[in-house]
Amino acid sequence: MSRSTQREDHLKALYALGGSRDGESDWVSTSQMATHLGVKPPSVTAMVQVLTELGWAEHRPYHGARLTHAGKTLALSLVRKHRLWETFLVDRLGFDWDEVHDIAEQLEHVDSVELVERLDAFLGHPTVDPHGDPIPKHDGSFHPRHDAVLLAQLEPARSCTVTGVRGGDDGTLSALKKRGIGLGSVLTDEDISTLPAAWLEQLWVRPLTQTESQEHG
Amino acid sequence: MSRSTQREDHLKALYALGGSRDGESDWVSTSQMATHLGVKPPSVTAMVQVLTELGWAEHRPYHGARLTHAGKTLALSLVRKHRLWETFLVDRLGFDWDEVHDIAEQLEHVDSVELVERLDAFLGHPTVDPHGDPIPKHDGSFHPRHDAVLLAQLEPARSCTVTGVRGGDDGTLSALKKRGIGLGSVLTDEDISTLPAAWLEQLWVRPLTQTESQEHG
DNA sequence: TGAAAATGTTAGGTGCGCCTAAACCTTCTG
DNA sequence: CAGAAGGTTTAGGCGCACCTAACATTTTCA
Repeated sequence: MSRSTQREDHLKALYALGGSRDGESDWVSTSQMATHLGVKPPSVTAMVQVLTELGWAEHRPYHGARLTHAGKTLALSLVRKHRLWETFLVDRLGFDWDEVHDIAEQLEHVDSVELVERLDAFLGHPTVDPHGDPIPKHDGSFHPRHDAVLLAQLEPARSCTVTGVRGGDDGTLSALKKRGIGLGSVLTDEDISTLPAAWLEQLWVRPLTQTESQEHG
Repeated sequence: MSRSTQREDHLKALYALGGSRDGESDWVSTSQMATHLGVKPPSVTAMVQVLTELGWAEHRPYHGARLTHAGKTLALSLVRKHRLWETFLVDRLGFDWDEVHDIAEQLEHVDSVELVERLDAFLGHPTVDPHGDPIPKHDGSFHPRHDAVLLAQLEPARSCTVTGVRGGDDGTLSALKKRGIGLGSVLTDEDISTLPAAWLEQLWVRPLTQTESQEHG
């Protein structure tokens, strides 16, 4: 792998853990990042210092790190690549949505702007990836996730349809698949009561309208 | 990049320089490999020793190295990946044939057997890549380059059509493109006499039949 | 055929990302 | 409000792929 792969992974971790608020990212602790990346805290400290020198992160010793504006832009371009590749793997190569994360992880480090833009065009400029996550555009802007709420925030006794999965580690994804849940699946309030509690914070859903509910009654 | 990328690059160099004869590969000198890979000879010596320990190459100190059977199988799978990706980049993403080498170089190191096989199917099990080079099958066997000879070996005063480019560094490829030569281009004997001599050993061609020659008269 | 030229290998050192162990802050609690 | 607990950083090392410089072998040709 190119020398910059590690930098990119740390940048992505910072983005993933620091929240994607519209304003500034949250501070992220060294050990959070270490766990996320599967390395030990001292390695993260060292890498964060490199990112700081590059102007991509700021570091308050003993408190944490967060992305600068430049860092966030870069992280978004990585997220974009990752999600475009996942879309390719699922839509064109026929992989299941729980199989693609590791492969996309490798593909996203391929360095070629031209490649990303051509891939995007080839896929028809998709706006969401196979997990329902929005794909950042070239300039870093998002198609926001409209109407969607986390399942935990859904008002009681309301049916809904699944529009995305947060985080999306392969374990959760294959568990979802085993229960027949995918993008577009309809969940009644009875269905919902049988789900593991952890999923309430992981599933993005859109409440069904009255009409839609009756169709699936 | 994964830790094995360098190993893979050395393996490929050994394959590329050691000839692809059906029997055994030729011995390749350390400095040849070093030049090919853009590193210094001592680095190659060290890497060749690693490959030897892995059972992929044999090394006669001061004389050179060559692939074992196992090493050749592995090298072929890398060549397969490289050529499938080049095919994807040109046929599906619309790159020109002289732009794809570097990108394919990165893509070929992505580690997933499933990915290669699905890509192969997606592309319709192609037998040659955009440069006209044959794509090894999963088991390492080739679709041989039938009827083709190097331009240098073509009998005099014979027209021909271009079926492949040997080596295929981007310099030669873009020079070819500038002269309007690509796969399927027809060359008359007058055309041929104006070509740089170096190309005589690089272009694979198929002699035209009497009938075909008249069409292009 | 035997020395000079060319090529290959060994020795020793560098940068990078990772580790463990030890020193260091911050925070929590009695 | 001190001292213990917990997370963070610094110190010191390791493996890997690379380098240069020095040494060894093979090849070339007077």
